[in-house]
Amino acid sequence: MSSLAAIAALIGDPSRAAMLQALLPGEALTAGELARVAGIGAPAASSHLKALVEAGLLRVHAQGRHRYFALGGEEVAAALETLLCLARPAVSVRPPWPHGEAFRTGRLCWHHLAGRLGVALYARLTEDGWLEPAPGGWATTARGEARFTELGVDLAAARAATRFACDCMDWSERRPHLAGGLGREVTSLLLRRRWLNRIEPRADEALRRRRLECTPEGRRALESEFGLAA
Amino acid sequence: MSSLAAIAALIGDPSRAAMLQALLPGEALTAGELARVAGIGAPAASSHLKALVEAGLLRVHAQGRHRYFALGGEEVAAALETLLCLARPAVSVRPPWPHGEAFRTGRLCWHHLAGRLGVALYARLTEDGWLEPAPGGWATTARGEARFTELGVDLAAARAATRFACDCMDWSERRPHLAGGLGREVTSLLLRRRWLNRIEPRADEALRRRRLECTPEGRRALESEFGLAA
DNA sequence: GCCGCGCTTCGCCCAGCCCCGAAGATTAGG
DNA sequence: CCTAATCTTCGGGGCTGGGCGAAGCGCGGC
Repeated sequence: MSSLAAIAALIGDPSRAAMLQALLPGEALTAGELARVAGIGAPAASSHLKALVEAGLLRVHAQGRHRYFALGGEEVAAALETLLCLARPAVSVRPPWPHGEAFRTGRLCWHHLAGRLGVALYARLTEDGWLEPAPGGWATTARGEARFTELGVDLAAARAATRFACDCMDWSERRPHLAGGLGREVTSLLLRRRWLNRIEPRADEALRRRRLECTPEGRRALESEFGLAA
Repeated sequence: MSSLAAIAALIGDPSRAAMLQALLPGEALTAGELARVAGIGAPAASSHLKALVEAGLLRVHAQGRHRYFALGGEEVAAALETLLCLARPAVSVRPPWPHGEAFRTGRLCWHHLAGRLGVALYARLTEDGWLEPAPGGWATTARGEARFTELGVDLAAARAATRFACDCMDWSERRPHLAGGLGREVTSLLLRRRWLNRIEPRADEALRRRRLECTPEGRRALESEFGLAA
């Protein structure tokens, strides 16, 4: 069996194609959400997702009782887009964010930063050489060690946590943000310096999560310290 | 039904995938030859070919009692190559035919040069100031215009194509090579000048893709004209 | 005109796989 | 500990569609 046929057949099923298209923006979705997107039941979705992961088309990130699925890499997205060039324009998007925009900018997840700010900060730290992969998560590079200390992050407290630095899938952005002791300490610093402020939830907001807001000085600081265009 | 799924399902059948791979070099084959490539009977082949033509993946040219089939266009070749990039190192199976190394040196993709020679040439042209980025692909620089003309590349013919110069992902090298009208014309020149020669497929790989070989004078010419250490 | 060849259409068979329902595993929350 | 939620595996049903043989159509050659 040609590998070309094997890969194309995986994409060629309507249910799996719907899932892949829903993941094309790069955000991760849970198995249940993908089942709903494809219009099938949970068992069928589970079977499809297993096959896609085994073929390398998807990556899976288990967290709690959820399993988040994302595209396996840039080549996968490229292949899907190239295939779509052959197809007629058909639009299929994942359902709009049902909880309003308010929580997407910034919020607390456990004790660390989540939302757009969280995933953006995570991207900067991992791509600009503050962190490097380590067993079970991340470790600081020499440069990161110096920069965190300079900023006033309590690395000793961070290392006292059960996990120093690891990924946490972001609820609204569907990309990972920084968790673990380091995530907690960095967020603690951002709040202590008033770069971020908590906003008390309104009465009509069922969700009890606290939103976070970037202050003007925080915007400047995040720009200069992390290279974040907030 | 998603059009992504429809297209991928067409490529996803083993028989159709074998036919498409056999047509990747850009030359046309008859229905009977394609049936033999796929290892199926004439009726089944006819049915497959009809579906591929209706979807625009193939073009057909009737001549006498033969019907010649060829890929529908450059986008089709590009999509197939990109899909092949996802092929995993499934080393569990022995290579049914020498796909591995034999085709990596040089081969035809649609009508342009692929393989090590293709990506090396692409690198030289884009890095040495022959080409510059343009909307939808590449344009010649003033220097490139002069050099191509001096070499004998038919730039007018290249500009008559639907796309002048664009990227095509190389499935064996995992880097882009030059496609579009310019890719075709440059390759045409290399063959015309006998800098590259086609190698007829052996009997046991009948109708598979054609390899390309660099002649001794071609090696010298590619070195002096393009700076290619072949 | 007649046959040979290439290709297509038609009718049928059957394997693959896509889906669901039921039951089990794992986790979060009270 | 108990319940609810999420996801998995397992078993069985239904249907798409890929394959072949037989027959039909069109072209080229004797």
